[in-house]
Amino acid sequence: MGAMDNGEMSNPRSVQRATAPTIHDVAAAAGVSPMTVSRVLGGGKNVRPEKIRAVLDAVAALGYRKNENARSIRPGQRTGLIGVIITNVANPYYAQLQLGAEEVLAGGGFRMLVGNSGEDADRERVLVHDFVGRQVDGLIVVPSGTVSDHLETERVGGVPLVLASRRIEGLATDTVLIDDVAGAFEGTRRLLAEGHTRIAYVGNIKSIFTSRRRLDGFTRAHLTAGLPVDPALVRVGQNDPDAARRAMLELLEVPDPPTAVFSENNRNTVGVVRALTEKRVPADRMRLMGFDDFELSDMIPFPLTVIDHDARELGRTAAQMVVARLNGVADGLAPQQVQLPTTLAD
Amino acid sequence: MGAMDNGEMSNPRSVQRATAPTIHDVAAAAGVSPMTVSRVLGGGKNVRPEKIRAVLDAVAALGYRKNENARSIRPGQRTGLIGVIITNVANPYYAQLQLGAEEVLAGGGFRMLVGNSGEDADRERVLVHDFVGRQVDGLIVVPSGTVSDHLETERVGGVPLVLASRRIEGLATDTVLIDDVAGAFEGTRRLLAEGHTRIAYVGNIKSIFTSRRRLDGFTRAHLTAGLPVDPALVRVGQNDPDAARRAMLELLEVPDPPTAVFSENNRNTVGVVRALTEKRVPADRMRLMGFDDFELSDMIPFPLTVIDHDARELGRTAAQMVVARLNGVADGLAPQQVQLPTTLAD
DNA sequence: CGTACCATTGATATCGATACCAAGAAAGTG
DNA sequence: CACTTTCTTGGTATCGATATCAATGGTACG
Repeated sequence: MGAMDNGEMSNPRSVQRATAPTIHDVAAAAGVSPMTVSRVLGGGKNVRPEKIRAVLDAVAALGYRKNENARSIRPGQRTGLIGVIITNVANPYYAQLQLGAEEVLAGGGFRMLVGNSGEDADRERVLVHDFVGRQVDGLIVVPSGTVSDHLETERVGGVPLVLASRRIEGLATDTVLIDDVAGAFEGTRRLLAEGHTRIAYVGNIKSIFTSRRRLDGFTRAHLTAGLPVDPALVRVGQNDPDAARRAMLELLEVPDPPTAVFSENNRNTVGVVRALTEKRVPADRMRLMGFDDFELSDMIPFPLTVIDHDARELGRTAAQMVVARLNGVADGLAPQQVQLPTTLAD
Repeated sequence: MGAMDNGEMSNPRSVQRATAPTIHDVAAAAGVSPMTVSRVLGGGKNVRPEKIRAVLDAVAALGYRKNENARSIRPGQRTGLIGVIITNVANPYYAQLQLGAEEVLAGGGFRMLVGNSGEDADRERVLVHDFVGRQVDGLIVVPSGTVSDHLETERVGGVPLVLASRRIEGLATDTVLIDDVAGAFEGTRRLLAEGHTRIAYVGNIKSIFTSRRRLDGFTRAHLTAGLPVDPALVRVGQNDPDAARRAMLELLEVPDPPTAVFSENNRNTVGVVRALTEKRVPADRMRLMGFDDFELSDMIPFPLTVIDHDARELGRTAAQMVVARLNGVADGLAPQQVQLPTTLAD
């Protein structure tokens, strides 16, 4: 809008984007064939030193960069790309997972294509499809649901797949999990050992793999202790602090209210703490046990023990499993199932 | 080592990985030419309905997926990849930035190649080089230092580049920043208005763009109020909670100690709080002001005000700027400089 | 019914890089 | 010095997909 700037428009060259130099341009500049350039950049075996220098000079002069996509279409050539699909990067837990995977992958010369599924199975399907179309060498997925057909197909397509944090029943593929059941069992057992008999549970719906397992550990600990789980004290379906906060507010109104709360993940723990603070519940009236550690958990003005685990290690392990399949180290091995331990931290 | 498993070795087919079907396989299965398949998958204009159906059936039957890398080597074809280079995903602030970028990019059909520079300029250089070699359509970078030569070159190479969170002096390219100076100024002014005259500063080294700017705002607020900044109260060089904790412990031993602390980012705020808790400083004896909000900041047992800003919006904006350049919307426009506002939150 | 026009289809060339092969140069052997 | 061996080098074909063009087939209109 306003006045046209004719001065700029009259010089199309200023807008024209120079096309990137190709191997042919380098060859021409160095006075050799493209094949020789390819050899030099591929290690320089069986090439005269003077030609090597001429090629490298030409590369530097032109600012040449190999087109990785063109290279990778030749059969047998890898892209060096690993697709990583996470349900939610904003959750520090998954950010750590991503970081751990990056650590290992970058060390092996791989790059990450990262996608956020947002717990949406359709979106996950689209991402997997797209990533495979981009010829990723491997996939690390935190599956968002129990549907696995798109992952099955991919596995048949031959791309090594590692599931992280959650398993899909009936899908035989490498998997790294946190030992949710044992962690929740130990945490709950601690509360029971302290004498609590009315322990509330606040967590996500059972269709989420980890949530189901944690509730399972919670329940088993009660069974082992010969105590019933009061359904009135179990609230599932929350995955953000605010929903958890409301669930906890309701729990405070239950007749014969709980003396302790087991929260199934850090989102829920935060919500529980907010509710307790809001209602000014005295610190010595509510004992907390939360799955997942989180920053400043030691600042919480309530007796809180967290069931800690190493998300970064989870990412590292998942990446190592993919790389192992790619290097043929795991050739012929059945799908691996790894469970990482948890620790109780006061 | 060990016994050879001859049974498995004798059947190479069981190990052989089926090569992915190509457009030729689909064409053969559908009884048409590869060109017709390409047309169908490209929108299906000017193709007989029956052939469209035949092609789509063949695609479904073979589980065919277009090879995006092969497609993108044709001149003028985009890869749909955007390179995102972050200094540290484990920092929730940058995780949010990544999430915001993803939101916008996924909506535009782009995928993200994500790299972690770890505040290392060399690693950043490698990542940029690699990403450009993978033919990314655009780059979003949180620069780790003040060196810009690798970014300059890339800009000339024609790939749209957006800097996020930090600027590089002398590099004319699209940039989105938080208004650090104004934020730090306002925060400090608030402390001064409350009557504090000895305010400590805990933050990272001045070579980090944002750190420099925040210290600048802190200093300007003092100047405006006609008060000096006591060098003994300024501690720079910390970027993790533990270093900040130690810095704060030292500050508590200074003669005529501070009555308030300005912490330059959430890492430092956490460290400061830890030191205060450790030394059992009474809540009413130390006023806190911290740049960056963080989860549970309202649970801190000290009067804390945070200088809040929207990292996710930062990521969204950066992505929108890249997309604008790619769509030609920003053609001919000078490099944009956007500053996002901060708010004080008690 | 003939000509002009458009829809439909495939053959060919090309993108950038590399595997393979063959030709020529250099070096080693008797 | 003749001959074999090894080293260098470039030509050609190919990876998977698509732009271009030419050759069909069909339809419309006078």
